[in-house]
Amino acid sequence: MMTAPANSIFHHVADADRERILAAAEPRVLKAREVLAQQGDPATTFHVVQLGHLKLTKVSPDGHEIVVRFVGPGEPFAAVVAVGAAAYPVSATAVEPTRTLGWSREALATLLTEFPQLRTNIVGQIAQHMSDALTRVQEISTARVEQRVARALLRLAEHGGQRTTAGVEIAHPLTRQELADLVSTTLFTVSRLLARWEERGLIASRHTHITLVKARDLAALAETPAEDDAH
Amino acid sequence: MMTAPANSIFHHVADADRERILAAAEPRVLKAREVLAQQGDPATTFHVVQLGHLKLTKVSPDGHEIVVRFVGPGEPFAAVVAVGAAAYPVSATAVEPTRTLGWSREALATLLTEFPQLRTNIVGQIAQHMSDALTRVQEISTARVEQRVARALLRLAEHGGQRTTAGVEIAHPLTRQELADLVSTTLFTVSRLLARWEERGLIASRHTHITLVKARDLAALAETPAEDDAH
DNA sequence: GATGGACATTGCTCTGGATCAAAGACAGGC
DNA sequence: GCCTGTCTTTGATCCAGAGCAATGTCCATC
Repeated sequence: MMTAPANSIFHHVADADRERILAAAEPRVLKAREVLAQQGDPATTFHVVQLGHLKLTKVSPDGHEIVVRFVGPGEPFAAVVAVGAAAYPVSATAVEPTRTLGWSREALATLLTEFPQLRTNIVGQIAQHMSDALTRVQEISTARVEQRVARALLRLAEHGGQRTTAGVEIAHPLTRQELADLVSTTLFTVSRLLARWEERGLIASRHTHITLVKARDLAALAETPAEDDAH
Repeated sequence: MMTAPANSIFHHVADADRERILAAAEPRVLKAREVLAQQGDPATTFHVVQLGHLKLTKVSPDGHEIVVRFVGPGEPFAAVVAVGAAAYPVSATAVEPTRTLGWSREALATLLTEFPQLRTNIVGQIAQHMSDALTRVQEISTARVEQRVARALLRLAEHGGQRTTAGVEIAHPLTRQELADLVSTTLFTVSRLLARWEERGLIASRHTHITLVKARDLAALAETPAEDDAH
């Protein structure tokens, strides 16, 4: 028997109970680029990713898009369904072939009553995301683009990144544009930064895949308030 | 009997129950500038403002401060205590003489069991704040400073602003610096914008008090993606 | 193994707003 | 009613990074 980690919705839920919960779900398969839920639509279903990754985005009335975060295996999407939200606050799109499990609002309500710990965990997730969002506001306001990109890469790598011989590879495809939308900058600026870092051997990238080679040096960049350049 | 509004923690709580809940609180009086809670400190107490206003701030390791929001009469602070957070995620400072009610973590836990609707309301608040924070990221990333300042003023005015003969006055003292920290810009830029708007008669300001005179025109500015200037 | 669409690069230009400096105005405590 | 600390204004300078344009590369698929 294995205990679920503290950030899992199954933290402190007995294996047998977890099985019962999982058994009640509707599986679903998404192709890359397929949309699971649209921001503003009635929030009918709570989801957990089994395999692959979702990208959560939010668009403003004037069409600007930001990336909220990526959701990987074992992680929930639309936790707000558990607290009665009427509409999805963000859109969810598969960035690669993805399998999810879904629970209707009603099915979830039943499970929450039966397994109070599940509610505690989901509410904890929401609180965590609120805190994360504030941290992000903090960063956008005070850190320079270079630092923000470096931090984003480090976070993505920690978030389920694959150790390879070259370093740590980010677990899902990631375009320059998406990375830009994640740290509030432009595709161009990201492209230039990554090119420079690749030259210096800090990272390696092939098409939409990025590997952190010298995470240490990147972490140093992430902290440096301003600096050099040289030759 | 009066029903509490949907965004109140007493929404759908019977008057008698509300009285019982309020009776269990510890009142506290704060002078202007007094600190109620410090970011990072153990989150021991859940608070509701009775009178006056708190300013919630978050400082980064390198000392940059952002204003998260202002909390006025009837509104809670440290809702995360209800979901078990260990530390306050932000600091709370009185911006004017303020009276609050406080419940210890344990007292709150008891009340939450007895009045489940209270938990529902508090959790709803947290979800709302998460959504607000995302909207803010959105805005910082896509709207220009002028629009952000205009929107912030409109929101602050709606948030308990006083109708006066001149217009709508923001309910609490507000420095240029605080407004800047609220929309991620500098004191200087805010000062210049307000000076221009005051000249045009959109707002009136005396020391730390701001009145929106032509909210309509301000709302127009808040939407305009870019534009004019003229003579 | 060619074709179309998605993704990436790189040079050039321009500007919103940050930064710095210096001085003025207000309010509340003594 | 003065004095000290807090808040505000205004001018001058500068630059990180946005915006644009043009071109190159990858890869899925048929």
